[in-house]
Amino acid sequence: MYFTQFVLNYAWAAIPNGNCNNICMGGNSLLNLLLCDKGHLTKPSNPATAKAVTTTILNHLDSGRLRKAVSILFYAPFPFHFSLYARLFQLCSSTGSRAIVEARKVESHLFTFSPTPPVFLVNRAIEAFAKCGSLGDARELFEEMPQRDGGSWNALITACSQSGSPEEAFRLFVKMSRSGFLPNEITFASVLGSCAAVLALSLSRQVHGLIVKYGFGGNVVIGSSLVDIYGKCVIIDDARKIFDEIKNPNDISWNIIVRRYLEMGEGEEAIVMFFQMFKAAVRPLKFTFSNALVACSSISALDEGIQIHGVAIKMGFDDDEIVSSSLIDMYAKCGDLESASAIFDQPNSKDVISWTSIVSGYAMSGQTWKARELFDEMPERNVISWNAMLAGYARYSQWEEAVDFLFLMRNTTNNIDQVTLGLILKVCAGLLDVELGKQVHGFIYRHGFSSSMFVGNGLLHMYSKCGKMRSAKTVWFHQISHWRDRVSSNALLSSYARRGRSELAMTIFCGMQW
DNA sequence: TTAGGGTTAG
Repeated sequence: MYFTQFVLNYAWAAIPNGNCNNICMGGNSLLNLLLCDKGHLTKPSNPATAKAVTTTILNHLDSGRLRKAVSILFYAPFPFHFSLYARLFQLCSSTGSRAIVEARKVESHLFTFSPTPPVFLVNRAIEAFAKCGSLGDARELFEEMPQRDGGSWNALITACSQSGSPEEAFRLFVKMSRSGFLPNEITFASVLGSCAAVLALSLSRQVHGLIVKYGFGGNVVIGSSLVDIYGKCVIIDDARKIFDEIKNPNDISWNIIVRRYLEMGEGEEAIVMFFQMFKAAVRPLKFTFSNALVACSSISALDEGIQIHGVAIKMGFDDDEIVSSSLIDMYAKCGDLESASAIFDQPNSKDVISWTSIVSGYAMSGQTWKARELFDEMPERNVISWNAMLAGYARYSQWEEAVDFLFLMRNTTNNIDQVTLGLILKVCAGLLDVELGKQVHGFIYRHGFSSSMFVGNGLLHMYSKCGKMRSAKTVWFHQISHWRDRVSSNALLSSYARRGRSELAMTIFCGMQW
């Protein structure tokens, strides 16, 4: 006993910095080899010892000392109850832990003293490895399993789905069926997660058929996943139909449908669904509040925004950082700057996002002097804050202020993006300064911003406004030939129309997609 | 036991 303990301690101490990756891996680890030779020592000489060690481990776990608990288990030269291993696997992968080293130690100890552990416990190990971010360990363990059950397949499919390997999840799903295991709710939920990750609509439809065939259509998680996928694939009517078929949609289901309507640009429907949620007596999540408020901003629905604000106060959501930022932005975008400022002035409401919302609110409502006052007071700024101020000058054609601001920006920050460049082009167009515009074009080309739609449209607008139709056509036919939206078409069309080139304007007009 | 959504500002 003492000899084994000594050997173990010695072996462990020989690994620098506690790096046990090698010692803990697989059935041929150094630890396993050492312990296999001491087979007669694999039972505690005194049952009371095992009980005492288990109690010590549990005490450490209760106090949140996972590493210490695993360390004690690892050094103990006898097996423990399977439920302890299960708990340890779960804790190794719980939020905040992600303790891959500890998970490997637990696995090593388990296999050393129980060479054929129950399948459910190996499944837990696979899940733990995957949640710790090591899909390789999970895959290896799965491959080495002499026996598997449906849970083993589910564990690996989920592991692939959550580790960003959707294709592998699909392959395993097919292989699982061929191996004679029937998929259950868990399998379908994971496969649907993979479908959503790659927007695999055709595959989703096939999986949907199987879900109906196997009778899992009424499952709230699966129903919500289907709503999510169809919504993400821009088939909102199907998404809504499936949502309506869910018997008791929960907070997540409602959040998905509100979010999908918002993303589709159907702000009104998003708000309607938000209020319907209360009729169904489901408590919204803070994200659902935020989504509903963004929906109000998108369609300037101030009255509904005020109602949502009231509900947020009543339910205690107004203290939440994201909800209060969304409220400030909603009021600012709906033009009620007084209410936006009132929330902004409350303690703990002033982060860079709410600062930017309030600056943008004043800037875009024409009160650029007030916006600038606030901008100058900002304790912290980022590229979005700078753009918000510049966008205000550009919207109200304050070209001199815009140029001064650009000089200040150049001297203060190196952080610019495609929105900044689009706005600078707008300033060039406003000043009819095509030479400056060309310099900006060169910068865009050199720094790889050419593929941005915002920048492309900015170039088109700048050249058109400055009367350089040949350059505008070059942008139209080369730079933005793969995508053209209504903004691009409008830029060229209005320019041709202004110059009396009605036949060219008509060509653009007829080519527009309505 | 295992499964789904989300993150506010230009």
